[in-house]
Amino acid sequence: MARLLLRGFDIRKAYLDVAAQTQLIEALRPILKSAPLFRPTTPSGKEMSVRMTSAGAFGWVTDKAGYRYQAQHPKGMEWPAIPAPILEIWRNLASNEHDPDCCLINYYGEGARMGLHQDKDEADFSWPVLSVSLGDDALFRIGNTSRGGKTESIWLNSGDVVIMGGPARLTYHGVDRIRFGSSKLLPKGGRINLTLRVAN
DNA sequence: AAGTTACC
DNA sequence: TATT
Repeated sequence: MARLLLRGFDIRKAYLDVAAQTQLIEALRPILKSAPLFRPTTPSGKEMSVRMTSAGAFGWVTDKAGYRYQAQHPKGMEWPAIPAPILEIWRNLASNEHDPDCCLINYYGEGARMGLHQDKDEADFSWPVLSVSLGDDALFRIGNTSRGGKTESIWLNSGDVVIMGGPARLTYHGVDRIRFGSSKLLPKGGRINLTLRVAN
């Protein structure tokens, strides 16, 4: 598997071909129908520009009460199961022993961004976070395990799989910009980012 | 504080 | 690893 060295952190990277990307989009269609995208509000009361939903036993949510994983969509229903082709990516690239219990689905429309943050709402940081990029190019930024200091940016393209484990697991990271319309994978444009995690 | 802005 |  390819390796990226960013800010001194060793990050694994793989690529899904266009047929695999298309299969994932097809698998996501019923998920998005039964668990619609919503726009979360942070505890500080600000709306995020990214829209999101989840699949799996747990989904990540935020609202005025805080950040957490919970078993229900904000509208009250259970999250749909993680589709088999998505689980297969985890089993092939992250672990064949322990499946993820959360697939966070983030949709970046035109102008959507995500500020630098750590993924730290999970119970056990020894499992990696696996990210799949689908659709438009995204300028991904990574910093350090604490705020401040230099950062480094790379463009992520459709089909890219990035696995952040080990020392990279708790690095600050975010998305500064989407090159809206740069990919034809999603007819209406934008980027879907899947993040697979062991949340609980 | 997964908001903003942006490496200074 | 947290009533941030």
